[in-house]
Amino acid sequence: MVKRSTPCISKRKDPKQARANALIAAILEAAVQVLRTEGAMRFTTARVAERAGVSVGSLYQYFPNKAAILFRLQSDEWRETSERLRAILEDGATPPKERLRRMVHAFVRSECDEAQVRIALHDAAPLFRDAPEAEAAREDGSDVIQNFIEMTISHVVAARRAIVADLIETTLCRGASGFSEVERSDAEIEAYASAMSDMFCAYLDSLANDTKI
Amino acid sequence: MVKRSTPCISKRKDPKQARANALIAAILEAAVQVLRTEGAMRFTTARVAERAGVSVGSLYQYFPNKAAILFRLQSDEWRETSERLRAILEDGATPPKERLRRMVHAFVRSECDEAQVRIALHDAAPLFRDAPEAEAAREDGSDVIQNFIEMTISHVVAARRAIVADLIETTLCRGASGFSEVERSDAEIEAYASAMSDMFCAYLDSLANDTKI
DNA sequence: CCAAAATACGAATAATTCGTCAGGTTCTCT
DNA sequence: AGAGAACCTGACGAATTATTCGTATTTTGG
Repeated sequence: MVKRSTPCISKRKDPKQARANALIAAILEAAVQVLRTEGAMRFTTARVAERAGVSVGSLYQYFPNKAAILFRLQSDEWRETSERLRAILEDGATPPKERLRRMVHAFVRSECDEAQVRIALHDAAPLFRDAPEAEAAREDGSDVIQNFIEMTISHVVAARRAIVADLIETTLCRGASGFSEVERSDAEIEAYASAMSDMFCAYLDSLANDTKI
Repeated sequence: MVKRSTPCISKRKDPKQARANALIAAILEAAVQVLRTEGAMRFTTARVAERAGVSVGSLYQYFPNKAAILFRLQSDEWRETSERLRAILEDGATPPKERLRRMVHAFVRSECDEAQVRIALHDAAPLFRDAPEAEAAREDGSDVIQNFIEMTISHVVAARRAIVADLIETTLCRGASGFSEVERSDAEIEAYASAMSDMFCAYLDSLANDTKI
C-alpha cells in the first residue's frame, strides 16, 4: 500500500536496436536539460519525454520509474569523476602533495561545472538515494577518494588515518559542493581550490611533525 | 498558472488566544516528528495535522502553506545555532584559537544531534530556499560565522581574507553536514571535530608564516 | 516478402496532495 | 447573559503526477 523505498532502479529492457539506444540517449539528454532549466521539483517523466521528443510510454520501456533516470545521471557523473581522480592518482611520476593539489583542483572545478544540474540532482537525491544500487555506487566513489587519501597520508599513525581520511573526504566533497552553490568566476574557483589545497598540506605537515602516540 | 517560486512564507494570522499558541506549538512539534520518522518526501500537511491532533484547516490558519512550516523549523534551527556561536564568539576571555576550537566542536555536535530531522529538512529545502525570507535568514547566519572567522584570521592579509573565510565556512558547515549523514558515536564526533580544529589551526598558522605579498 | 520480435505511442487510470470554505464551537468582555 | 471575535473542523475541489496497457508502427531474420 505505502510506497516505502524505491524497490527497483535497475533496467527494464535491453535495447536491441539502434533507435532504442538513440531514444535512451535522447531521454538522458532531455533529463539533464529539464534538471538544468526547471529544477528538481519540476522534473517529471512527462516533461522529460516531451523535451526528448518521445512519448512517456517509450520512456517507461527502458526506465522502470522516474528515479531510475535520475540515478542513471548521478551514476554517470560519479563514474566520470572517479575516472578523472583515478587518472590523477595513478600518475606515479607526480609527488603525493602535487597529486593532492591536482585532485582538489579537479574536484572543485568539476563541481562548479554544470552546477545547476548538480544542485538539481542533489535535490532529487531522496528519490533514489535509499536504493541498494545507489548505496553501492556511492561506496565505490568513496573508495577511490579514500584510497587516494590513505596513500597520501601514509606517514600518519594508523589510529588517526581513518578519521583524517574522513575529514578530508567530507571537506573536499561537501565543501566543493557548497562552494559551487553560488555562481563563481574562474578566478574564484582557482583561488578556492588553492586555498583548500594549502589547508590540506598544512594539516598533513602538522601531522607529520606530531609525534604523539 | 505555473507555481514558480514560493510566493509567501510569512504568517497568515496572529494567535490571540492561548489555545492558538498551543496549536502552533503542537503543529511544529508534529512537523519535527513527521520529518524524523517519515522523511521529507512523506511530509504532508495532512500528516502533520493528524500527528498534531488538529485539523488541516487549523493548520492553514497560522501557516499560509506547507513551505512555511518547514521554513519555520529551519529558521528556528538557524537561530539556535547562531546564538550558540555568538555566545562562544563574545566570550572575550578565551583566546582566538580556543574559540575556534569551541566553535567547531559546537557546530559538529549540533549537526550530529537530531541528524534525521536535519537531513529531512535539508531534503525539503527546495520548497522554501528560494523565498526572500529564507535568503535573508541564510545571510544572517552566514554573517555570524564570517564575522567570527574574519576576527580570528585578522593576521591574514586582506586580499586573502575573504577566500579563507569562505573556505572555512563551507568546510565547517558542509563538512559537518556530510559527516552527520551517517550514524556516529560520541567518540567519532569528538575525534572529527578535533581533527577539523587541528586542520584549521594548522592552516591559519601556515598563513601567519606566509609573508608573500 | 512475411511473420515475429522489437519498438513506439498516448489516452486513460489511480493515487496523492495542497489548500479552501461554509458552518459550527469556544472564548472574551462588557 | 449574550454579542462578537477568535478559533476549529473536515469534507471537498482542483491540480498534478507516475505509470499502465491496448494498439500501431518499424525492424529483423529467414
